[in-house]
Amino acid sequence: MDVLWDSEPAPARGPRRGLTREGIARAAIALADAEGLESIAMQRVAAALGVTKMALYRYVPGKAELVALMVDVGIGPVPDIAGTGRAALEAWSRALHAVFARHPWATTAVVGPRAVGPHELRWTERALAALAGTPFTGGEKLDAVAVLAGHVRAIAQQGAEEEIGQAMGAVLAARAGEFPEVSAAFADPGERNAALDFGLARILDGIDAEISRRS
Amino acid sequence: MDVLWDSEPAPARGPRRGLTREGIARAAIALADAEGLESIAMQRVAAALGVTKMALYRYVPGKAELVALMVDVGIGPVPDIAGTGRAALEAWSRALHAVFARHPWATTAVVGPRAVGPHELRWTERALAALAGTPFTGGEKLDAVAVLAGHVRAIAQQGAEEEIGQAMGAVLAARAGEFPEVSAAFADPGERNAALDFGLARILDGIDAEISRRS
DNA sequence: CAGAAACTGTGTCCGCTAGACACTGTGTAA
DNA sequence: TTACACAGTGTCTAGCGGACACAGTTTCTG
Repeated sequence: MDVLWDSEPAPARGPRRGLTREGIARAAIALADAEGLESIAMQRVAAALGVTKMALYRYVPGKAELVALMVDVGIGPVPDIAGTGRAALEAWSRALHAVFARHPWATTAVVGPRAVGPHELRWTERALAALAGTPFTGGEKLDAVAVLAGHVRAIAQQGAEEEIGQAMGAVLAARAGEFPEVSAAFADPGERNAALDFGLARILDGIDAEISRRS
Repeated sequence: MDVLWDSEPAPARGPRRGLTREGIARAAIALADAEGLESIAMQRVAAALGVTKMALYRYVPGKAELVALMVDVGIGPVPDIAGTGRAALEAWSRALHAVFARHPWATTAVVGPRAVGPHELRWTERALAALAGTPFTGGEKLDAVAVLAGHVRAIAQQGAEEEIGQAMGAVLAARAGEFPEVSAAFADPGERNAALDFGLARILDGIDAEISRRS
């Protein structure tokens, strides 16, 4: 995935380049924000930029790399977060959630084998820095960040799918007897939109508990 | 997604049906186990069954429904787990991890808007039952299950991508100065393959902590 | 017992996709 | 001035999901 890390090449001879990688990524992001990830086709991205699709292949080796670029540009620079410890981890998680809320397609674009770009790696760097001073090994710190990021991603995604809860409601209504716990859980929602907070609090509690246990 | 919940229709008149939904799903699962989710094409699944692709449309409305069916058949019946509480939740999570280990493609097939099948709902039912007696609201129980399932999925997926850690190693080697925490974390892995255990322990710790806090 | 009706699996077709490749025109370096 | 390197275009292929008409098979009905 050189496209994520190498700087834009400037041609020594020949016509000037009319596009930039970032411009292409931003056009694709705008398209995905409006119509979802499945609407991303080289044809459509190129049309949005006023060129033919084959022109894009001068900037990006293929569609997979374009999506990887979209993810890294869409995630954007890591936000300013103060200090370390629980508060910093929570702020980091909420900032990540805001990114996913802005770009819902990203929740599905970050799954599967893929390359990590500079923005994303700086986010990771920042989260690991918030864990400095804890008694965790490097692997454990990475695991802790993965748990937080995974939770945020899962919640952001489920927020974009609230309607499937209703679809499941129809199934459940006819089979409440077979699924008593699920039916009861849906009938007793508690506070609305608290899924992010709840999971975040439990994970951070668990991290804190282990830190004090080891010291 | 009637295909997941309705029973197989038996034709009153006409030729006997040569296939079954489950047979189709199992053929597709075998293909995906061997070659990944992106190798699933109606053409290839049909070829594996010795029919033309259009024959499949007599059993399944389209590819999305076939994948949903693959997921539900692949997840399979919920395992026997004893009791409630932390031990039951941990056993449930490990059983789910075993499923994902058996069918790596499922980790990417369960993301995005999709329907939930009977097997999957019975897994959810079982996990919620393990949370019976806790002071959590129904919504919170669902959140807790989502956190556990999300973690298991994320870890199973990362296990299938161990090679990208090496690819990232090349990037990091050239930029260790820019990413000191990430470099340090990768240089100090700690126990191998402990990611599942670590996150699971932290989440379950966090759940326990909240239960005792409320009582 | 004949014929209609319903159904399965096939063949053909369409629009769309990612991408390979040859080509034209442009700008710079020799 | 000429040759080279590069940008963007047009054309082509293989493969995809899926609509639709059709032939063959089985069963119910007149």
